[in-house]
Amino acid sequence: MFRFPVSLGGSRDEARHDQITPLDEHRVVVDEVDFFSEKRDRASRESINDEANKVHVKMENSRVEDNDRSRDVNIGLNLLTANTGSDESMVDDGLSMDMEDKRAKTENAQLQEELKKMKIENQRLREMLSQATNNFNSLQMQLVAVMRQQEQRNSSQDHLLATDGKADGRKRQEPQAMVPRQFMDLGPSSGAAEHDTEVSSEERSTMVRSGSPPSLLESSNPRENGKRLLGREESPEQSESNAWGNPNKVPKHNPSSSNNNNNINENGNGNVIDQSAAEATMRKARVSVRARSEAPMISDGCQWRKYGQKMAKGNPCPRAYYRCTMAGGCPVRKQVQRCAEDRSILITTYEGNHNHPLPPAAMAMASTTTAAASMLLSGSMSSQDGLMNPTNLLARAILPCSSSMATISASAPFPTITLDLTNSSNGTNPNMTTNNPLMQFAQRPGFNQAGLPQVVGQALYYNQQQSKFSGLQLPAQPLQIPNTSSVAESVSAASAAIASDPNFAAALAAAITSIMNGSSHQNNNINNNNVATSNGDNRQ
DNA sequence: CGCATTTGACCAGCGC
DNA sequence: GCGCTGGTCAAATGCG
Repeated sequence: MFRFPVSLGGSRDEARHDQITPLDEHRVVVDEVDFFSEKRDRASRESINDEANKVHVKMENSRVEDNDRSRDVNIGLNLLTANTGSDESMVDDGLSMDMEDKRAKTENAQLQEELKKMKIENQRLREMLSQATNNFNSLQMQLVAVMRQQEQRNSSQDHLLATDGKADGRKRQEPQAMVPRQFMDLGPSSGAAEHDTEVSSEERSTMVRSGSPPSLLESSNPRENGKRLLGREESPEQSESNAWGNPNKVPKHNPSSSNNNNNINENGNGNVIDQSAAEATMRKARVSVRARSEAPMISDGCQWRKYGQKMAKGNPCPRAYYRCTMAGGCPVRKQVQRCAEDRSILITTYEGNHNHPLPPAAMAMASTTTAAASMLLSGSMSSQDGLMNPTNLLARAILPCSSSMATISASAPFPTITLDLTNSSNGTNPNMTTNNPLMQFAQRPGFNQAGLPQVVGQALYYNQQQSKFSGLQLPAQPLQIPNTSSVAESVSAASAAIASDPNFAAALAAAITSIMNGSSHQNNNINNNNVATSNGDNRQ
């Protein structure tokens, strides 16, 4: 759907596939390759058969063979174009149209039709793969939750025993590392390879920086956001969304409704029920980012189109509605609104998952929101209290070193996680604004604030790789961030990183990594003064 | 002229 | 049933 043009003319498709390079090979579905080889074989056979019969057809097929030979030279040629009039005129110019010509053209048209069918089938398979991947991720998150609980028990036991400190540290380190990995797994779909605890630096770099296939980012249809959204969005774009997710309409804000009897009767399987509920939750899940910004809207690497603005009750500042326009039918939307209490705070709420490839900067953001939604999903799957519990997996997983900035709200119409990067509301620690590097970044004028969640995700991931991460696979300009325990130095290094690297996300990730590395032995207590446990006050 | 933004209207959910 | 509210649509408008 995104990697190859389904509806383009045959000649272009032919050219694309004939043009496959080693770099592109991983993007080509085997079926497609087989199809074309079969097609070529067919053409060859046809050539042989026709050769014995008609001279005319031989001429035409020989043209195909010539094209085959010249395939590697010039792929821009109009090969096997659809039955256009120009082709006819080229082939038949000055010649009488006999039956064999007609038959050959018919054959050609059939091949074109077959090609289209194959591509549609291929697309369908990809969608199925996306769903399977999403289910896999959900199960992963459940596993993380279980492991997390187990780790908690072990930690408490270890604490009581008060035995060897180093051994204790090791025991704690492993599960902590687990969570961030799972977190990042939700982004790139390299998926299976990431099960290994030993992942090479290059692989990690690819995982973080490469655009993730659309299959995973949009693996769960986020557009089942209640009846209303679907009711109003049966527009073309919605129909596109439906193509990659079955729009089973679910009642708005009705967690129990997903566990309705329909599912039970249909399958009689509790797991299926959970999954259904999870999917519904997933589609409703929102990720809200609070950050200081003077700009009217943050730039997060995606292209947005404003489609509405409303005055929200209780807030003099209007709320703007944006939808992603990087691809037709992308269901991702976001709301931007300034905080009523502090208008310097910009609240950006993301909803949905992208159904298209993203640039690296946007990809990281999308993976973060997807991960957050998945974790909300995980919480809802394991327990109804999962969403309500401020100490649940989500906050722990997203911010293992700082639960301060994650707020999980379950009483809102949609399960929402709020990443509070402002620190303005609590003010219990005035020094935090200057000591917290994230706050520093957030307060930088004009900085890409939407990058913060992705940075959180990346930083988490990097943090657990700290022993291997000194190289930090950054694009273009490798950043040498000193691994220091001094927060001040880290902030300084981070500022330098931002100034020197245009890729803000990567630079900030590097900076935070250095901070985390430096603070990891401080028992992850940099930001623990702002534990947000609101139930419902998510400013929606 | 095409695209993005603005803005009033419309619709659906929810509470009373 | 009615009003309020959030969210979206779509025509009008602005801009490059």
